[in-house]
Amino acid sequence: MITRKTVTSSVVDILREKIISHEIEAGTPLRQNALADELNVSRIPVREALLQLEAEGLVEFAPHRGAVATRISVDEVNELFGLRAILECDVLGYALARITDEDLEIAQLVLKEFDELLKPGADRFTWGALNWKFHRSLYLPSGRKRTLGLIRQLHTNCDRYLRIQIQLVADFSRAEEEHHELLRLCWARDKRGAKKLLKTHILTTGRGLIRAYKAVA
Amino acid sequence: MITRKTVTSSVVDILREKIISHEIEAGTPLRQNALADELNVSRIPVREALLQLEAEGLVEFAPHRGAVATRISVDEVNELFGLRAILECDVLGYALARITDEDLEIAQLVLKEFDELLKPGADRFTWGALNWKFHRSLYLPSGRKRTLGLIRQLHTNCDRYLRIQIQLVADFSRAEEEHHELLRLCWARDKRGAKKLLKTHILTTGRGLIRAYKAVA
DNA sequence: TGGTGGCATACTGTATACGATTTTAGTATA
DNA sequence: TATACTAAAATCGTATACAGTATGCCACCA
Repeated sequence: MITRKTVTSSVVDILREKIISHEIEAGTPLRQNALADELNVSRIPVREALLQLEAEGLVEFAPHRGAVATRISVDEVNELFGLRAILECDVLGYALARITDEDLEIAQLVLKEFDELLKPGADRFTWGALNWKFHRSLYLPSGRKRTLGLIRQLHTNCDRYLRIQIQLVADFSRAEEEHHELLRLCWARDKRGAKKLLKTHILTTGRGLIRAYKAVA
Repeated sequence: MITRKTVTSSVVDILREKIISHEIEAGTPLRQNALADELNVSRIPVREALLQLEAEGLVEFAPHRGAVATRISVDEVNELFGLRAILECDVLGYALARITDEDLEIAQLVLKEFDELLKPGADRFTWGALNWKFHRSLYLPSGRKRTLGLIRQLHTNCDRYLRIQIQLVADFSRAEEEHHELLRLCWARDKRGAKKLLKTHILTTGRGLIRAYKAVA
């Protein structure tokens, strides 16, 4: 199966990465012409990409004034992690009722990839993507497409702010330990225990992030 | 304040209404040329409108194959109402901690508009919009923008299926009674009671809808 | 000096045009 | 009859071109 990529979808990926990585800073106006020239495409796919990113919450449009990379307040980061905690715990409950050993083995494999990141010299910037991959592997058996879609968006938004904190290796390996513990509870099908751990896992990460965020800004 | 409407935003509104009202049926391919001709605009704003509706979950794009009005399964309707119950109860909790008497009076006014709908001959199709207006008025004081955005989308999607059931006046007036009761609990700042009622209110509506949905399809 | 009006500029929004891909219909072949 | 292939039509994706709107500057006036 070859995947036909449209120009628009490529532009979406490129711009998303630039925003998440802070190469494009929050508050920056995104000039359609400039982006189009830079990427050697016309303005149309750029516009369409910006529309999609607006839906993802990464940019905001103002009529006739163009798009701007959103600037998120501490309150909003807090809200994002709160939403994650609620939705992910909920969906995990449904997933655990159906999760198979094969599903869990897949999650285990993702965790192995994760461990690689702890080694020195690893590319820390893939952390967010891998984190999502792991969480998703646990939620997927729930079959709740809509919920997964929402959670995915929340992760994307959180990633932007995780990048600030990503050097805090202490927090980083704590999260990793919690992932292992979470997976263990899932193997045991301990719904209550897993949901409880997941909740504190997310909220603790959120609080750590906000602390780091305040220290920088 | 005059509101400058772009063509695209008008097209979004028109198409959304057509999909919610089932004038455009689920599964229908949305031909860009046909829509552009019908609305006397070019294909560009139509495309951009479809992209926004995709973000709202009303249509789905397939590369080089165009957009299709999404067809939602019973499971998905169930999921939508489940999400609403969780998110709305959560946000109501935050809102009640800050809600002022003025806020509550606004909600009361919306309920008055609502009562008009129960009279014979009223336009039942505004039910969904008014329902959202009421719920939102209670959640707004929470200040949780992101959550409100998500809930808004969920309402839009639920509305599509409410339209099927909308003739069931029994359920309709039950919801209305529950709204009054909910508002009373909010006046009393009874957080626990309000959240509990809200949860059953949403889930009961969802179940009634699914029953009606199955009866039709 | 401070404020108002108008013009130039930059940028967005939309239309039109073109090229690429998918779908469809028809034909040939097993 | 069913299947494989081909060509044409339909439709989408993207580029280019034009129109409309916002913004900033400067002259002019109180």
